[in-house]
Amino acid sequence: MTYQQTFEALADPTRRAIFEKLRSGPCAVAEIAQHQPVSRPAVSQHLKVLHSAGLVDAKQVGTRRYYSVRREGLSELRKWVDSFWTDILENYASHIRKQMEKYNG
Amino acid sequence: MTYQQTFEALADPTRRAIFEKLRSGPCAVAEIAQHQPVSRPAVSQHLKVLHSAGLVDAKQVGTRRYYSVRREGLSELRKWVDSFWTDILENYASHIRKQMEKYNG
DNA sequence: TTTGTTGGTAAGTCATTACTTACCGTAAGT
DNA sequence: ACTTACGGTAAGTAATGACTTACCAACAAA
Repeated sequence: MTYQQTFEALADPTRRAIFEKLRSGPCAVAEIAQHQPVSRPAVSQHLKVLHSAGLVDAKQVGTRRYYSVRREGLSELRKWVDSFWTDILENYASHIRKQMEKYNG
Repeated sequence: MTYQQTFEALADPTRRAIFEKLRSGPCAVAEIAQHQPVSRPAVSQHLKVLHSAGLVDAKQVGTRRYYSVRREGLSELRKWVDSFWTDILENYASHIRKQMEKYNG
């Protein structure tokens, strides 16, 4: 459940499509696979990757497994991007400041 | 400059390390390479990927090329994560609502 | 003009990975 | 008990990609 796993998980187009599908709510494997151009086992493998990255959770109901987005996983990614964003704004500001000093004394 | 390219770019650990290095400000290629366990050409290749993903910009000064984080690129990623996050919270809220209705009438 | 520094590109190699089919376990319906 | 639906795992393959060394172009200093 590191940033590494998060980005690797979301880097694959099929996997991100699956993740996007779960955006609208929990879904069983067979139904997810219906909307994808790959076989069901491939979808299972992708879900495994998403799961070990902490991005999805599964709930067994009968023979079905309902996968859903795991909020904590998404939150981690959000934190990384936000802290990066803050840093960049900060550094950009200080860069401008230096430029100003250069010309104003 | 699609989400695809963004995630692919950030999925590689070396490439993300380079990107993180640029978090603190612009930097020339040779200096970036010094802090990485790979060769300078490898760093060049990574920078090319980051650039075509719209995540970094370059500014030539003499023989040196100073790379820096491109705010718009980061902003795009931030938008994606935020919209996803909003959707998930929304879905979670409506799920709770349904649970309530189930028990309260 | 030559020499050194910086950095992008080319070509080749090795490892990773996304996919397939085949298979098996488990739960539900008849 | 038998059959059908669901879904995870195994094994093999083909493609992608991250790395290396060798090379070349551009600018700077001597």
